[in-house]
Amino acid sequence: MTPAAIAAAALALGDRDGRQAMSMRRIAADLGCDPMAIYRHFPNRDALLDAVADLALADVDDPGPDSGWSPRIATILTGVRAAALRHPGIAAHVAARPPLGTNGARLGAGIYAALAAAGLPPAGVVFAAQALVAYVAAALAMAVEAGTRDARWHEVSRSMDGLPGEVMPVVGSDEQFGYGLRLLLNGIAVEAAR
Amino acid sequence: MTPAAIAAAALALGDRDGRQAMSMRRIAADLGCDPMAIYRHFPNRDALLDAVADLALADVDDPGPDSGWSPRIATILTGVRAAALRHPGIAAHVAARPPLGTNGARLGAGIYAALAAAGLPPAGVVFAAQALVAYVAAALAMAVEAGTRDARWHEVSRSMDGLPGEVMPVVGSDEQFGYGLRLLLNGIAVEAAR
DNA sequence: ACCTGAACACCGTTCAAGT
DNA sequence: ACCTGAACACCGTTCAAGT
Repeated sequence: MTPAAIAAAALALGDRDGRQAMSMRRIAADLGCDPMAIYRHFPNRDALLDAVADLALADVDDPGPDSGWSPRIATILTGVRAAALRHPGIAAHVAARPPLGTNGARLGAGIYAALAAAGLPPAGVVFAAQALVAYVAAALAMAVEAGTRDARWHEVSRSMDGLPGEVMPVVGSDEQFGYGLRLLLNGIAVEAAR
Repeated sequence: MTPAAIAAAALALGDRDGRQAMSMRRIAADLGCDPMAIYRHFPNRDALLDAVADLALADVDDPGPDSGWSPRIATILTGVRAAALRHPGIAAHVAARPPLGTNGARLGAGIYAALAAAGLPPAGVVFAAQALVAYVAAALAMAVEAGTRDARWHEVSRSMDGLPGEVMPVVGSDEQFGYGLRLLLNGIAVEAAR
């Protein structure tokens, strides 16, 4: 029983039974051990979920510098969102707490490098990276709760006199995600050109 | 005992005792009533917190169309963030579930109008508005948990060979928020000009 | 019919008691 | 010294029992 084995079992459990299965008690029951046994390998629940989240990002690819800074960022962040959504047990945690373990740091390094390649100064790299991560986190949270939130947004749209009319806002959709990401990448290009 | 009175009392309680005071049991204790009494006015906890969140946005101002679309959006969203941070009990809920009550709809209408004035087509207005709301939500969540997350980000920065070096990323700061908002507004301007 | 509060089905984590 | 599981201090919500 190692930290990695616990995290892998928890990830599989979450894939099977969803996010409400990710309690210390249910993970322990799945492992066939006492809940307290987990605390010998992780200081608390958040630390365990951080490890599970980082595991979920293992197969996200960084295309590297050859693909150009903007497609590189788009590929990484689209990959993070897709990977999180492939693992329903941990997606909400990825959204609430961007993983900064081994894989998170690897992908973060790719984003930093791409932003530097775009021409941003060091402070801009840090700010832009955090803005990108913030946006992905929120878009992911919306995708996780999609359906629930649709109705509320729909009402707001309807309350706007005349404006979008028949436009159906699909909160958390792939299209919605891509649009916002493009806005940020456009904005970064403007910032870098100054 | 009306829904509005319950929401106002809960907001005041949260201002005083923080977010962990926002449980049905503690709100009821503060009101001097049985926890179940609240359920006669709200179907569940989320509905109550939605009402509290909307109350917290009551004094956020929409400068209206005369100020130009970009400053108008910046003023509204900066105001939403500031208002949420002024109410520590409910800020996390605003971040997790953008309020779409009376005040949320009023401010949402301002954003929609501003985006239409910028020249976006109806579908673009809806997408851009959701991207803006997503960004504010995530930036707000980071501000709420500021301090906790700083250390992790700092480590990531340090792990990037050579890059930012002495740049200290302050997660959730006003400056960080403003930078990301500017990226989005820049991106919207690019999109509208197409 | 209305309303209360006991009870249900959980939590994360502490800590004392056992080995 | 190590490890377990009972216990603590909570949750949101249901529901039966009282008025």
